[in-house]
Amino acid sequence: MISSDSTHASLQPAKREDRRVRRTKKLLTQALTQLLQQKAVKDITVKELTDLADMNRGTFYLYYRDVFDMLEQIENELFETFDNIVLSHDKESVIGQSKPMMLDLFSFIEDNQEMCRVLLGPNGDMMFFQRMNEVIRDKCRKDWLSLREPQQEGEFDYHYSFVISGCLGLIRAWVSRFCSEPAIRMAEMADTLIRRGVLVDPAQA
Amino acid sequence: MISSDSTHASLQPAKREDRRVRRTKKLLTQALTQLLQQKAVKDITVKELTDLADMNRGTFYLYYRDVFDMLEQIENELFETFDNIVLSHDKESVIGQSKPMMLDLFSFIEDNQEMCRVLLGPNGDMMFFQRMNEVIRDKCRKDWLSLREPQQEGEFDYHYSFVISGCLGLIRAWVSRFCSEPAIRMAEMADTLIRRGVLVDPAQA
DNA sequence: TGCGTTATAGAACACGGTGTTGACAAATTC
DNA sequence: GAATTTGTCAACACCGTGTTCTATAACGCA
Repeated sequence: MISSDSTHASLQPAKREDRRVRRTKKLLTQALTQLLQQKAVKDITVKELTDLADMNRGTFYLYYRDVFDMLEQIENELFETFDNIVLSHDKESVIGQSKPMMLDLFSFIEDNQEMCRVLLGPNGDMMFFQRMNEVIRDKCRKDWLSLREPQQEGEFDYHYSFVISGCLGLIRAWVSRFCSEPAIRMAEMADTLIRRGVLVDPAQA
Repeated sequence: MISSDSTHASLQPAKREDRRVRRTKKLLTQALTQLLQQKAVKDITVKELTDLADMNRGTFYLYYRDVFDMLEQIENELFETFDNIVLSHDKESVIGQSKPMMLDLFSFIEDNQEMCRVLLGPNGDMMFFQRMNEVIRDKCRKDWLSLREPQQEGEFDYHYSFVISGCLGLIRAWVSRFCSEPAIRMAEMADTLIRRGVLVDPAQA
C-alpha cells in the first residue's frame, strides 16, 4: 500500500535539496549507470552500488527502497520532462505535423543518451519501454480522435501500435548507435514513417 | 565461461528425458508461468517456486541455476521453433510476400500466448524482446541485400528498425488483447504495414 | 562567525533466501 | 528383477538485506 511514496518527485522544488543529498544521489546515479552497462539490474546489489559510489550502505536506504526503486525514480524524472515535451506540442497533430515534436523528443533523448541506451537495451526495463509507448500512444489517440468520428477504434489500435513501436525501434536503433545521426534527420524519418503507417489503405478506402 | 551449458537445448532428443524429469520441469514451468502473471521475475524466489510446485527446493538446482536461468531456457525453446519458422520461409522475400511467414509466426505466438504475453509485457524481458527483434531483422536484411546493391546500408537500418519494431508492437498489442483477432488478419495487417514502411520515398526517389 | 539542524559514517543485529552436500527412499529403465 | 537415476529431506555456511543506534561531519541560515 505504501509503495509510491518514496519520493515526492519534484512537486516542490521550494527548497533546493541539501548539497550533501544532491551529491549522494548523483554519486549513486553515476554508479548505477556504470553498473548497468555491465550487467542487468537484477544482478546489481545495494552493496556493490554503495561500494562503487564509496559510501555507507545504510545511506542508500535513506532515499531508495532497493535498486529497482532507484531505477524507477530515475525513470520518473525522465518522464516528467518527456511528458512536458509532448504536452507542449498540444496544438500540433501528430499526423499533420509531427516533426517539431519529434525533434524535441529526439533531442531530449540525445541529452540522456546513456540512461536511455541502457534502459532500452537488452539489459533494459520493459516498464520503461512500456511507459514511453504509452506517452506517445496517448498523444496519438488524442490527435486521431479529434480528426475522425469514433468509428473503427480497433483498427486504430493496431495501426498505431505498429507506428508507435516503430518509433521506439527508431529510437532504440539510434541510441544504440550512439546518436550518430543528427536529431533532425531522425525526426524527419520518424515523420515520414508515421505518415505512411497511419495512411488509410487505398485498397480498402 | 561455463554459462550456457546448463541445457543442451534439445539438440539431441536421442533419448527422451526420464518421465520424472519431464514431470519436474513441467511442474516448475507451470508454477513459473503462474507466478509471472502475478509478479516480476525479480520478485520470484526459488523457494516460492518450488513451494508452489510442491517439490523440494534442491530439485530445482538439478536443472536450473536460478529463476532467470530457467526463464532463459524457456526462451531458448521458444526461439528454436521461432527460428525454424523463419528458416522455412527461406524462399519468400519479406518485401514481396510476407503474409505466409507472418501467419506462421502469429499462429505460433498464439499457441504460446501466456508466455509471450508475460515476456513482452511490462514485467517482461528486454532480452527476449531483443532476440525476437534480431531474428526478424536478420531475415529482413537477407531479403533486402538480395534485392539491392549494398548501397545506403545506413538507410536500411533505420527504416527496417522501424518496421521490425512495428511488427513487434503489433504482436505486443495482439497478445495483450488475448489474441482476440484471428491470426490471419494480423498477418495481413503486418504485411500491409511492412510494405508501406520499406517503401522508397517517392519524394526522394 | 557561530548557531541549531540535518545528513552520513560506522558498526551491529536478526532475518531469510541461496546454493551445496550428505544419505536415504522412490521411481524408472532395460 | 537388478542397476541406475531421480527426488526427498535435513543440515550447513554464506551473503545480502533492511533496520537501528550513536558519533561525527557538513550544511543552511542569521
